[in-house]
Amino acid sequence: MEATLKRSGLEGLVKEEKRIESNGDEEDFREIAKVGNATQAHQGDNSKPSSPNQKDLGISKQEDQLESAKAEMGEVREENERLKTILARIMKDYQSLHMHFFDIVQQEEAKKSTEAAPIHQEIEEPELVSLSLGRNPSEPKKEEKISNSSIAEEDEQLKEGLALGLDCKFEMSNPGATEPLSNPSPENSFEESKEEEAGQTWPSSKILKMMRSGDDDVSQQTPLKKARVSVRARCDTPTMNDGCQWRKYGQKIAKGNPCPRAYYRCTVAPACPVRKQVQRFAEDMSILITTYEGTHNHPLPISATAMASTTSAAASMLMSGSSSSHPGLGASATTTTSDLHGLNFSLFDNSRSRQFYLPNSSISPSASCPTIILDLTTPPSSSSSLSSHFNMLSSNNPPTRFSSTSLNFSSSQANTIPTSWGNGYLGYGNQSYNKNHIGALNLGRQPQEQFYQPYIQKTNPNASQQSLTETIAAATKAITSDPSFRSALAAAVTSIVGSGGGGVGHANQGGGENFGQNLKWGEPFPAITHFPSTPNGNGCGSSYLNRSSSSNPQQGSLMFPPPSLPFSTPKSASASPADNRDHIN
DNA sequence: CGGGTTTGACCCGCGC
DNA sequence: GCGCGGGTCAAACCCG
Repeated sequence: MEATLKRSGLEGLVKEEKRIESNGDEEDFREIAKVGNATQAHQGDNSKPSSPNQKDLGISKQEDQLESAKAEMGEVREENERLKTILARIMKDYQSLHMHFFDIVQQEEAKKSTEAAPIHQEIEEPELVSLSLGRNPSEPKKEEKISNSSIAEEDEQLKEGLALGLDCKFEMSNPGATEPLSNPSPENSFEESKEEEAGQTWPSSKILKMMRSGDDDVSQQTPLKKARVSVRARCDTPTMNDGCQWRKYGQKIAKGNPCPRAYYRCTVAPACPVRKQVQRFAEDMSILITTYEGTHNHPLPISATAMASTTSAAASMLMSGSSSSHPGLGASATTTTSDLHGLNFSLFDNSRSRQFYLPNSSISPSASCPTIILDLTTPPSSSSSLSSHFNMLSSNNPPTRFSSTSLNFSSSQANTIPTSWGNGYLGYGNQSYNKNHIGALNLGRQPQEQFYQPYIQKTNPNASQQSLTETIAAATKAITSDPSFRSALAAAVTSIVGSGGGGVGHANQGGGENFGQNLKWGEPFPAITHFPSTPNGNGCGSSYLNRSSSSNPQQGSLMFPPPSLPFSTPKSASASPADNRDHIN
């Protein structure tokens, strides 16, 4: 009887300890203490019944039992104490490892930025790779050797819930990405241009197909995780010009939307796996929904980098979250809001909501693909202030296998953007971006708006369009370049995905070879490759590319205002190789 | 004539 | 197993 009670108390304690090992939650620690006390309370109760009747019922027998019970209780008590001690030690270890982990991450960041700083040209400098969105497969291995060995152990322990690593597992759909050594990870990179210069030929689509279907276990482990980024924007023209060249390869009437969905393939490089789908929003035909899938495996036109960076950043966020998401987690919606550098960044965990941000599934990302939605339209209610809001809305759409995430870049300006991604946006990849750090993190801060708007409005009749791209660019940089933002973002993502967070930090640290596409959150998107711009007359921003070359005086005047943005971050100011390159070009 | 678009057919995954 | 729907293919067509 008493033994049973004690045993159950112990079992409970052990269970609690396991929970603590996984969560590191102090609350649980208290619970364990309670359990221990309860056990002791039981012990106290058990000692009571010995009094009244013992004379009549054979005292010696009773006393024997009493003694044995007391002895047992003493053992249990000792056991409890020991477990408590262990528990305390685990907690302590957890804390120290936690600290250690961040130290290491920060050191890596610092190292990266110092490595990146001296780079001036498109010389073949492997270290650059680390700064591209997708990282060079070879480079992460170096890091892994450094960080893995030191972190692997703690990662094991921190698997659950820590997940605050700044590295982000980036599992885009690029088939080549499944082959770690051959694919330098694509989005925007200059590493790509280097490789191209070096004469590397991109794998043909057939080879890629074979690679996709054939080899690696890695891709089989995550067979369905094709991150997609869906961008909504008001656009009168058939497609948004995002700077890339696309070829239409199909069109289909999708269910639930009278508007046909068009399928495009990137034609900048023959084997580029990137596709996009374009469809009008059923409920508001003026809204164009463009869904990007995959990552470019070739240098991007300057004008395309803004969009690519943004979508990549968004996708990486999504993947970082979804890769570690826990199916049944999040009993209630949670909101995490950060005001980082003035950027209003909110994370909503709508894991319970059924239909979120995919109304009518007007452009329905396939159920198996995690999709992030960048909403550049303005909800009626939020257009009142100057400040832009950059909201990341994350939800686990029950019908979809993966979470769907929405980035809401809605702003008063975005509201009016009718057309273009790129009108006058030459500066992003060229000079303005570098010099002025347009991707200011103060996306939601009024000073920035005040700073930009007058200029933009003076120089560009389509100021609002420009602000859209700025919004995107700013969001991108916000996502990718600011350490504190990253941390908060990681924390927020972690809060969303809960205990399944091994994916963010751990997956990358340990699995850099997985796809060769791991993303360093902290690294600015280099993305700026001076690929010969081919005017893409079609779509919303027909002059996007032309302007980027500054060939047009008027367009040239569209350059963003001279330096001295008060809100540029040191990191973005110096660490980006793209910046350096652009200074030269 | 070359490159892009259109469009019907086909393939494949998924749900019933 | 079957039907449905999304996605892709490829021949025909269009356009500069």
